[in-house]
Amino acid sequence: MASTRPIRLGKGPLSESGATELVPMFAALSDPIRLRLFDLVRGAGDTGICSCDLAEPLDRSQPTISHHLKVLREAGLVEARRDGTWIWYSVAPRALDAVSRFIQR
Amino acid sequence: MASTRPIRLGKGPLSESGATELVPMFAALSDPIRLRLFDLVRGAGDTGICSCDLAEPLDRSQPTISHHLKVLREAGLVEARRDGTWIWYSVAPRALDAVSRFIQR
DNA sequence: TGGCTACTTCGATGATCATCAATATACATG
DNA sequence: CATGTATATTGATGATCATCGAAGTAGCCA
Repeated sequence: MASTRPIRLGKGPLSESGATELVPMFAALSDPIRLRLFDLVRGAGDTGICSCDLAEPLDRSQPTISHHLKVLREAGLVEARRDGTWIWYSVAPRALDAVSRFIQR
Repeated sequence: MASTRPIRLGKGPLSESGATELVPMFAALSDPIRLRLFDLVRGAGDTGICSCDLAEPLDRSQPTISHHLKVLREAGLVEARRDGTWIWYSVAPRALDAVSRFIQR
């Protein structure tokens, strides 16, 4: 049986759209490799960092890094910019805004 | 081959301890049910909310809710307080501090 | 065009996860 | 103690995921 104690709802339930934006973002950061990956990209600043500089420090194969970068991209956390043969990754402009709003909710 | 462009590291790599604290937290929030679950618990304030009031709005079985609450508890996001037969869940004191620090890094 | 390099996609595999039904535990009450 | 209620754990199953090697794509240069 449900409790009879009245439930005080602070701000109403999380909106559907808010959740669908947040879940992929949290999922993207919930893998240790991706978390370090994002942190490396963020540490590189506006210049960005080349994918080829990421595989070695994370001790994963190049396809694996590529896969994780795709997840981060699709979550809206990082951006890719092609420069000839290389692709430079940098943090998306308002990458963590949704997370920030969720925390301060 | 790795790029020859110098890499500017902003704040150094994410510490091992920081990552091991963050990953379970992000993982806990990366499931749509758990995200709404956490939001419901947070909305209930200091009083907390009874587990029995959570299964119905989330349309999941009681064992499933119990499982998810355990994940949230082990991530340090929520706390459980027993009151007789019932168990009241509330947000852990400094639940999202680690996430907050990570964002402002 | 041909070869080289950076990166992505494909296919397969072992691991983890979400879910539920069944069962177990904890507490209250009679 | 016996029964009922609230919650947790177990066991099983289908789904998703991380990973790698192999193969494919895209851009540069001679």
